[in-house]
Amino acid sequence: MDKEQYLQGLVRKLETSSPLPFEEREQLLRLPLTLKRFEGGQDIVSEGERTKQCCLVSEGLVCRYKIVGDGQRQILSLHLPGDIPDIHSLLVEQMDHNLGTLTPATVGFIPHEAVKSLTRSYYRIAEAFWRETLVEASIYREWMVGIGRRSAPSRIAHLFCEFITKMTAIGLSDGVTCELPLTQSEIADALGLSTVHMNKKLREIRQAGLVRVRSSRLTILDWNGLCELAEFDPDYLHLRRSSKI
Amino acid sequence: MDKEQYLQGLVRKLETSSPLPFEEREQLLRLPLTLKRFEGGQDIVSEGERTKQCCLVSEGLVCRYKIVGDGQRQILSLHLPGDIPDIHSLLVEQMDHNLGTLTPATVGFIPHEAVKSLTRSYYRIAEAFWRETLVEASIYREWMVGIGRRSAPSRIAHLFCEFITKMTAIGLSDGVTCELPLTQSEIADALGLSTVHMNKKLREIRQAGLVRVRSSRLTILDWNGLCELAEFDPDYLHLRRSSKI
DNA sequence: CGACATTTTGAGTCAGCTCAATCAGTGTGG
DNA sequence: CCACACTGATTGAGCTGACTCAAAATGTCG
Repeated sequence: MDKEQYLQGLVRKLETSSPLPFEEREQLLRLPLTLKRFEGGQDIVSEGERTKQCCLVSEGLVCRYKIVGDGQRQILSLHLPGDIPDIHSLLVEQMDHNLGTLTPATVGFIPHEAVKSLTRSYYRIAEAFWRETLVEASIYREWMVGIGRRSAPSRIAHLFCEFITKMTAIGLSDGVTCELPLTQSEIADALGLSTVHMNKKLREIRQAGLVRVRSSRLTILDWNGLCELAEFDPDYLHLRRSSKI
Repeated sequence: MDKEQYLQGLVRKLETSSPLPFEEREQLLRLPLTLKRFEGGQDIVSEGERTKQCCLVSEGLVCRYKIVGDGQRQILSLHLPGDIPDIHSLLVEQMDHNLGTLTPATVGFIPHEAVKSLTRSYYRIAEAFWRETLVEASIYREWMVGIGRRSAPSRIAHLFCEFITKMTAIGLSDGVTCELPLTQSEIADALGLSTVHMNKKLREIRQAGLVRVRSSRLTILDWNGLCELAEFDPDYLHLRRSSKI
């Protein structure tokens, strides 16, 4: 409904590094946005597609994923409101992965020309979008380290730390508790684990008194302990200093 | 020595998607470049640093990596001549990982202002650099899928497929054989495996007649078999069509 | 109250790990 | 030319973290 509000989320994100001039912010807020509602578990864009628009997550939780030959899924990233997870489609012809919803979600579609016209007219806007994609790459690197070199409990803790930090940064958490609308299967697919193993290790983390996870809600009981287990250092998220918990 | 030749490699890469106008290409070829020679196994830039220049790999093999708490290393990407692996330092203040050489290497340093001045003056150059970082992100995603969801033999095969494809794209391989100046330890660190297991599975791949690996040289004996084992589909590299093997 | 998705638990298996040698290649100094 | 040192590759012997399969328990929601 309130398109400008959704674009505000985008602008806030783009201004993480430095504020934009009034005119450029206004131009962004005036981007054409076609809202569409999705169920949970639906694909927004599929591997192989060539799109002419990009999508702004407005409400809900969205993820990238790939399916390998034997049917296993790897979730590659999570996207919260304010993200444009397929901004890369501006410059790279073809989707090499899928983009889907994890919860019911509202997604706003913005034509490529509209964005391209802004990035070509205002280098600050181009740099802000570019920077966002660089931060995303930085998150990929951190996930790769986790999947490649950390134990299951450490990975789980790391996901919790990252998730609540990002939720806090966009005002959807107080830093202690937040919605966590992910099934254990989905978390496992993001961490490169099996669901069963994920469940067992999560129980240990719970029993160690680090977090409470109940009916789609995550509550941090021992932030320091969780960070230590996760080896979590939020630098890789490249947030504004004040956004850290 | 031949700075312009090194910059040619960069230009060729930037023109993967579409050729640049004469003037813009000339500007790129005139970028100031300070060459520096490194031994193998040296750090070029370290985690936490804030740099005022970015580095163009000119000769040799360079990698990104992180070290986790217990001392294990995860190699995050490999960079061949023509790459600017820390172009992100233009827009993201702080290095969140290390950049180091795997072989003796020549690296050219370019001041940030010089690059920024070009990207701000010519949107095509900005988009070409941006696109390169997007392709890199795409490679991260593919590696993440491998580490998270593929077996050790499949991951090893995938690395071979990717490496020779990239070497071929820059003219350092005929598509059948190329230098592979990586120790088994280093390959293991890139794939999230232990050195010992890597060695054993590599032997199986060799014995299956898929590749020959001897004294820093990789030779493909059965490209189709290797691709099948790896589930390798070069789309994620977003190369020019003609560059594919 | 069902019907369905999700979580939890147990049991057994296995891919990948660690530890510990050994072997091979390369370079160095005498 | 040989002894020695060093790095990297290879092999064997357990060990274990994570996996699969199967079933039961618990939520969730129309």
